[in-house]
Amino acid sequence: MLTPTPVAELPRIKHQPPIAAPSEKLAQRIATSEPEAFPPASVPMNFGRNAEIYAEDETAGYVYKLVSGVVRISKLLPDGRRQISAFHLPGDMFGFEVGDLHHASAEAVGSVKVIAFKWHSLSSATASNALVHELLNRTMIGLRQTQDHLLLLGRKNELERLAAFLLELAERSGQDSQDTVLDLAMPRHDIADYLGLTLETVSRMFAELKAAGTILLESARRVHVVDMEKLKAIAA
Amino acid sequence: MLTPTPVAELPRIKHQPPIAAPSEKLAQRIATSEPEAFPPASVPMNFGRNAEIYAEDETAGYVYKLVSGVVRISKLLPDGRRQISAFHLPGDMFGFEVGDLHHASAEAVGSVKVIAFKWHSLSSATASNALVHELLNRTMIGLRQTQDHLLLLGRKNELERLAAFLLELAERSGQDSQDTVLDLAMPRHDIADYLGLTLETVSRMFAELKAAGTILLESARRVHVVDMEKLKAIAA
DNA sequence: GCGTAACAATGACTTAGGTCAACGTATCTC
DNA sequence: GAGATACGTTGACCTAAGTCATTGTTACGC
Repeated sequence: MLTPTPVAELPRIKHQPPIAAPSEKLAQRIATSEPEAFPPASVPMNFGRNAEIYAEDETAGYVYKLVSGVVRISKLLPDGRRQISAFHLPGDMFGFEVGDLHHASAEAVGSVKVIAFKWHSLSSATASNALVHELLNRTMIGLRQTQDHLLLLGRKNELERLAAFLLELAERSGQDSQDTVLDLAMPRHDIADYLGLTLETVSRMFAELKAAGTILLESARRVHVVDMEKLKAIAA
Repeated sequence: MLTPTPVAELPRIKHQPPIAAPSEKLAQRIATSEPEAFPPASVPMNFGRNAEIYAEDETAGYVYKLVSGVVRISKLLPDGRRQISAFHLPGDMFGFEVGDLHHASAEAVGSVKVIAFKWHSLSSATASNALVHELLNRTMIGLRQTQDHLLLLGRKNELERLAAFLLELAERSGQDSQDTVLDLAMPRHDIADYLGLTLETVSRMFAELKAAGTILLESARRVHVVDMEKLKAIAA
């Protein structure tokens, strides 16, 4: 296993704009780390808050397995409107594409550790049968989640959206029972761009869930789910 | 190759409710057609307008290749709100799932011909390497399209949505050049449920595109794209 | 060819959610 | 510990899109 690349963990940039793009790119990092001595080349890497892991339309050459932290996948419209299509949690894999370009960008929400695997696309017979099976499975799960999210964006109202989001986090973190405490890794703005809302609306819906006795806000980032059944009922 | 099952092409039901569900199911149809004499069992089937090909939460045992017609994939909320996640055109495959249940329903928009393939899930080593590659590729393409659709539903306005929809149809039907004529297989209500709008809003946006000289409505279902560049510009 | 039913267009009005703005709070740097 | 900066909350107001209602259009079955 290689040493973590020093480039990452960004030089202590504290207050980067929401959508950062310093863009010292992956290819360079890997190039400087070691020659092609590893067939299923794997390189551990670190990223600081808001650091870009890859950009939309950038050449895709690696798949990533998330070790720790949270990663957001997003697309931008020319005028800056942003849609986050997924938040990835530890254990998730991301970054494989059907063509040779990334069609969305990936950024670290907070501090992130990943392992990058070299990826000769699907065309090459690189991939073992087992690996392809694994990827197919993960891709199908991702597709199902994304389709569920379409229903949320197309047909659910503001309150249902936030409830569904909290429920999703609870389920993915393993505990969707009473008295679950959720630590939100992301700011309101990211939640809004995931749910197709504005950050003000997200804030108001947090207040509404709190007022209804469904959740308790121990702090802005720490949510205590007091009534999981009610949350599920709201999420529709 | 087997004879088309007679059950389908529904008994001339003309004015079925939008979301039909007569529900004489696939399993029966296949069971009556022939024993398990074919390893990659393939069965041609026909469906009439609004006929259900499979339902949400139904056991998934087949993948379908669309021969002719248009198929809509959709999910419903308990109160009836509906989101269409995709329209499938001839050549598309659909119906493969990660678990053993369909997580969305598939219905024929108009008359539809498909070929159904028996599908022992991924778990069994049934699948040849080539088939799995093929499925992975198609699934990844589907995921990318679905992520693009998230951006549309989460961040685009009514006019941009309709423009993007027409553009998508134009591109998928091969001609995204000037003077393309599109034959819409689906009613306004389906377009609305695909775009996260109401049918009235869809109708108004058609009128707006017409008034702007971007399209011509030869009839409600026949759209002549007069200014493809303008359409692309609007679609954002 | 007439009647019926699905589909579509359009106007009047309402509202969910966005915009704009002010204020509050936590955290980091020096 | 003062200032700066990001993050969050809340209120007043506005508008994009939905709702409700009416009327027009098309196509099929008898």
